Amino acid sequence: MKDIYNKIVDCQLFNGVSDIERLLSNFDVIIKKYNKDEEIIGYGDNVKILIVISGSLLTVSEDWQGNRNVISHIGKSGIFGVAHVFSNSRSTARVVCESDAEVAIIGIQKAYQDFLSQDYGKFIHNALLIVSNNCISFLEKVEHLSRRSMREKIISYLQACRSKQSSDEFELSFLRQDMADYLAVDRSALSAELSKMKKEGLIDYKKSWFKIKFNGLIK
Amino acid sequence: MKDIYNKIVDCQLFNGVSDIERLLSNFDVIIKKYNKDEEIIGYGDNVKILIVISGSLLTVSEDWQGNRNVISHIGKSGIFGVAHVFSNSRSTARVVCESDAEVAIIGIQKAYQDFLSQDYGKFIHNALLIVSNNCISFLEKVEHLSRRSMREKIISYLQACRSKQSSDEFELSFLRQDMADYLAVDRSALSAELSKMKKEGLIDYKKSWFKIKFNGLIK
DNA sequence: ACCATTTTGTTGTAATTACAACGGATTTAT
DNA sequence: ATAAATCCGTTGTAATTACAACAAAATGGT
Repeated sequence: MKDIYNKIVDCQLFNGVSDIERLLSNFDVIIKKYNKDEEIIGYGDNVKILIVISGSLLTVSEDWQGNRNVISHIGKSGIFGVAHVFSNSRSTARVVCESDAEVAIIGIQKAYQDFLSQDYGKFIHNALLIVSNNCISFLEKVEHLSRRSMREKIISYLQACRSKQSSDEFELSFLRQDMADYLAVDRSALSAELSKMKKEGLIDYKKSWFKIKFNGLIK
Repeated sequence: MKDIYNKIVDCQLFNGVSDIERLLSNFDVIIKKYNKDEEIIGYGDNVKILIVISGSLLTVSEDWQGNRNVISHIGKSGIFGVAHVFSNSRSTARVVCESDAEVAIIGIQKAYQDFLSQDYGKFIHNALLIVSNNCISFLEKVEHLSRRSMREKIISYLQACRSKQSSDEFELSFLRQDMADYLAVDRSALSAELSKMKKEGLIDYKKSWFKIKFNGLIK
């Protein structure tokens, strides 16, 4: 128990909670190790809150033709599932390991009786902040996906990266295929368009390093 | 004040709150009437929580070419802005009136001192449920938008409608142009594809009434 | 250093979609 | 009821993107 505590104490979910161990004792918590590409949550599964202790995860879905949609990337200390738990939704996507990973799986069902304790209140408040941020990043993805051309999608995405990193240069957390699947375009077409944009002097890049060379609106 | 109370007491945000008036006294609340097409929140605006008393709203964004992206539809009793408020984000979209509308605008900033009162706890908990549901519907929109063809987008969208209404027949809350902007496709192309799908016997529709005639996966 | 594997870029072609322009249908206002 | 305005469907053409197939580059393991 002490062990579990140490592994997840840093998570935003427990900010300001004075007695984390007591709070955790109201939850079902297990720590589990997964291998690269292993599935943690599948289509239609009941969702529990996941906290990434090491490694990273991807939430993805595939259509019947095999096209993959990368919904989000969850890095170290990242959290998945809060929205699902509190909206009582099953998963419409899969959560898979991008690399070997260690994950804390938290079931909060049995905690509802303890509802009004101060710590539970903080927990709920933290959860609210997390889901809200989550919500905003989905809005951001919606923004990219609703662009009417591939170039617009790319620009929208790169601008978001720039504003997150507050710099014109940054490393993406995506490889090309992942980036293509995130933007819902064909990988080779993405490569072609990126290279065209490089030729036109709009951007520079090498692998996952990118540099934006335009300012506001383009073309 | 009593007046304001009566207009928004039914909102999910106040479920289980024993003394709503006292809670509201910690907030800044105003009620405002808007005309069709009027803008309530603009790009980059600071966001307050909106509760729709009458009429309906759309959240939209436009790209520099004038393409409109309909992000979500907010009907009577609908709520906007909770995620923005708690994630401390400014708006990247506009909120406009789909029809004449009456809206409660709630600023919660000054309530933070009252943080641990029971009612505030319930309020936060309600907010969490709302944002979580919100989050799931954005995930749903992401799911539609990431389909690789227009037909797939349409099918994904109609299936979501079916499952929300638990019926193969339903009325959309969107006109064609709105539906096209929600799915990020051209309106006339959408009309053409819908009519092709009708010819193929996959669906039937007339204006905003739709009937799904397929079961699982198509073609 | 070498091979196997993975990742990325290139190109031509086929398929899809945007776009423009128009006509018909439906709704609203007077 | 009629005109005006809005909404919806149709069609042909131009532009974009997917797709397949392959080449080049980078990476990892031995």
